[in-house]
Amino acid sequence: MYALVDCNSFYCSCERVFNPKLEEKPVIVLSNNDGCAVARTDEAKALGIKMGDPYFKIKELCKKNNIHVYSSNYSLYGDMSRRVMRTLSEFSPEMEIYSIDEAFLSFKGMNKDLIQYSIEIKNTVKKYTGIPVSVGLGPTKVLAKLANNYAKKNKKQTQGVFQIGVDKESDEILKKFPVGDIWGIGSKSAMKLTLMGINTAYDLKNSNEKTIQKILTIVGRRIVEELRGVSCIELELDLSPKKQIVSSRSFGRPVFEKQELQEAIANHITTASEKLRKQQSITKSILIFVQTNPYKNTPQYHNSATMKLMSGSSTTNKLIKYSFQCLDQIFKPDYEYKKVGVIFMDIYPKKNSQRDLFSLHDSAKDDMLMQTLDNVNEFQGKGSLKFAACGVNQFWKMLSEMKSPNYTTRWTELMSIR
DNA sequence: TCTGGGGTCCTAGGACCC
DNA sequence: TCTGGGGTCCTAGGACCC
Repeated sequence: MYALVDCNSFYCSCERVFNPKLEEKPVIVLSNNDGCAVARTDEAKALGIKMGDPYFKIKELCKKNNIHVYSSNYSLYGDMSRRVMRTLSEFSPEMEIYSIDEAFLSFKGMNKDLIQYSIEIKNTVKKYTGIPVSVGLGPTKVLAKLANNYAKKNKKQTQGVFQIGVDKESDEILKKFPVGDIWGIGSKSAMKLTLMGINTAYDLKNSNEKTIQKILTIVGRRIVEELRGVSCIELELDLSPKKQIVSSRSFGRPVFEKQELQEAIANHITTASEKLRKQQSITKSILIFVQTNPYKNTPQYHNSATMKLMSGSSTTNKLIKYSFQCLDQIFKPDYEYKKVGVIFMDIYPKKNSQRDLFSLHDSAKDDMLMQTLDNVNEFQGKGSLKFAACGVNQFWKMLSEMKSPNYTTRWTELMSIR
């Protein structure tokens, strides 16, 4: 048996923990650059705010209804996530952290009343962290996800905990569950299935698995089996290193100059290489991309350039240098740029990496420099020490005009209580 | 004015090997 | 008439997730 524990309106709930006035009020949190609504409380959903609604389109609606609007505060959400996960880990020896606000727990071999246990989990997380969660129970991950979805949508009846199995009673739930809401069935697959007359989870469970495999590949077939209670998707317990690392951002204002793009790219390389070193990897291929604003009626341009590195590297200054060479290949003047980013694509463990004849690999000196840099920034705060290429003004930076304090990660922003 | 960011997995087809 | 069989690796593109 699996449980899927999912935090309710996670980002909004984090804001509520430190600002209880928001309780029972409509709250939304915006994506980076104050772009779209990415988290909404039930009250905000009831007022018609949709997932991904661009903020400028709903601004009036928010004002009129006193919706509390926040820019995203990732250091807060990341820290709260760690607290939730740490709490959850005490309830099962096997846990997969699936996303910032979700985890699968395995209850294999546990001889317990699992519903009762799940209620205990829910209450403990709330008590320890202030975050409300819902729990879905099922014999497979797909069913646990489905049960969780049901629990969330029917909070009143379920109290946020729901179990689903393969019995007749569960089938009644599946009959009302839209096929497109199943974990792993996206909009494209949902469309194909609907055309075949498969509209609900129940329909999919009872369709021919070989036919489904032909249309939705092995991925779709696994979902069919999982709906039937046959577990095909395992818990992923090992913290495997990332195979790809991306850093990108939209600009807060139009950018035309190459030097500004360079500055932004240098910052992205800095972020991405920090992640790379943290997991003790090197990259053998970097990609940088630039693009104009596709929503704006201006001349459009987007392009990317890749560079292969024979021996790989995780040294920020080297990677900055290479990224500038990539930019030189694709930069065109007079375009209004909206976004740039870097992707590290061929990632390998640093240990035992192949060295090359011409000594282009990272030297012991490089490694020591990076180690020192990381130590200083760990101790003094992110960005305390950086390469000059990253610039100091960063006037192209993203908008974040309604951000709450970093309540839990900065001494200066600690809450004071009178 | 104004529309996010970061990931994974699967498949088909090409190129290559013996 | 008729031209093998078995395999790997890589890449681009598609689909999905939160």
